[in-house]
Amino acid sequence: MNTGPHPYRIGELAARVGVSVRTLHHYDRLGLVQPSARSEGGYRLYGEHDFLRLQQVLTLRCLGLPLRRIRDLLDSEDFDVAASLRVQRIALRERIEELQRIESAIGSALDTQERSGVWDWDLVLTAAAAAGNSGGNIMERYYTPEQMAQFAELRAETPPEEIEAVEREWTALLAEVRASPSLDPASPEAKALVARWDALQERTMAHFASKPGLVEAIGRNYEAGSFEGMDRAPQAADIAFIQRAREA
Amino acid sequence: MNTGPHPYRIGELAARVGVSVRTLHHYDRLGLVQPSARSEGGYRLYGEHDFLRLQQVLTLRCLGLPLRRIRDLLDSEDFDVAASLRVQRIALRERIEELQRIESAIGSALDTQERSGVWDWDLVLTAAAAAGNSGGNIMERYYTPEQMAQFAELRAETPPEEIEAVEREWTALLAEVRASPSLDPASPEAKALVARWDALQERTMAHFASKPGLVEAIGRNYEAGSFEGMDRAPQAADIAFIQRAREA
DNA sequence: CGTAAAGCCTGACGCTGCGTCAGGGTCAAC
DNA sequence: GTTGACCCTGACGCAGCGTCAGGCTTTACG
Repeated sequence: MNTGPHPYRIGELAARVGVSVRTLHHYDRLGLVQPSARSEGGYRLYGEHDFLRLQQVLTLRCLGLPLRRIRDLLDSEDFDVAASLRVQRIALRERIEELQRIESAIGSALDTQERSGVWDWDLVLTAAAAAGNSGGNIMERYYTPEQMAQFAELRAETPPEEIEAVEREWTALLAEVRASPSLDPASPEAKALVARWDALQERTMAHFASKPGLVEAIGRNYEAGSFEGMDRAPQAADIAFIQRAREA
Repeated sequence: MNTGPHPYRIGELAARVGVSVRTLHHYDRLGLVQPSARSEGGYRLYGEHDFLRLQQVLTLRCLGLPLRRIRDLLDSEDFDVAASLRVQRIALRERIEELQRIESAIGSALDTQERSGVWDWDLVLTAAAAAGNSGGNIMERYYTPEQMAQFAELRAETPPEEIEAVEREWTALLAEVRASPSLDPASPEAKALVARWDALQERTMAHFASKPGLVEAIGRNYEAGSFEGMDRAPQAADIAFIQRAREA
């Protein structure tokens, strides 16, 4: 360890800050931290200034910034580290949330398996899917991108007034069903509701004729109870009532 | 989309599950998901079974398992997915905690900068360092791995009874200093404390003679106030008192 | 039935942030 | 002067694909 203006050889600097020699080679090539001198034999010689720069680099690296951004930040005269860190923090928060969702998905999968002794792939799948992209809206949680695309196609193919009409009728029908929870399933009124239900379902499904995969996916989602709690969609209770009336 | 036993071509399967064709190529080469047939022209043809396998793969991938482990898991007859997930969950929790530490480090750095308007590299550095490995003990927060190794060497070189003796004397001396906060710095008692302090410091530092770098690092840490709040180490107040007594 | 468009094939390089040789010079001490 | 510790450059490898390039297949349309 000499004590000139360039006290460190590469191995010494590496040991001092706790990184590998290879890492310093890498940073040199990237222009992140370059030795301020070389020995006659070509050895890299680092000074105190280089040491400080390396500290800054490692600090920012530790916060998750990519190396090239670190270089650009430190090299630009008016580098705005704070702004970069704000961006970084946002990404970090999203990542944390994502990991937490995954962790809870794993947890519930393991719970289920412990209690039932059975390994249910469907359950893991839905849990993982929910974890994977529950940042988006409802649709994105329960359908694949391709299915989303199919939905979009259908919307384009179907006349808007038909879509509106069907949605209004569903809203009205669901409202009527929910308005009469104590209605006798065997009564003529109940039978009428069943008839309207079946007709409307038929009318709706007709639009999906060209996409049999979607019908299947929707069915699976209803079975899985994915839409419980969403007022605009038929709920398990609604379906159960119609079923009782149909059988009565 | 034909409807034989191998309904999907690669692009269709990719669209259906929402991954890229390249990804399926990759999985094919890795042996993760291989098409159960090929067309005469060499096109990959996937069946329902392949589709299910792909779902499993994507599920596990979503949970963060590396592809090769997924392959090994699915290929082994008695694959224990649950055990793998338990391991995965532990790693995940650690990662989450780490990210949370980093996020709060960024937060405090930004706070400081907003309030003071100054960008303090030392502060960011200590915050980041704390974030980087605050799972460990105090030592690891303030010294580099190489320095840690030097500390270890010193401990090995120095007789244990000497270490104990020095630590006991420091404890006693600090207790006396703190017990007499209102002692006149010019008093003979204060002078005596200064003499004991200097002797003890000399005795301590003698052991570090072979590691000048460590002395420097320790000095920097004291200057940075890294050890404030740690009772067993001299505090700024203790040092200030001794200084006053020395100058009196 | 022919042709064009869309889709598929293999192969190869690129990215991030280094780890890990290989094959060779340099530096310090004995 | 020689040994051993250190250093150099160059190159490949890792995960998990993205992204061409150059060429074949399949399908839809006329």
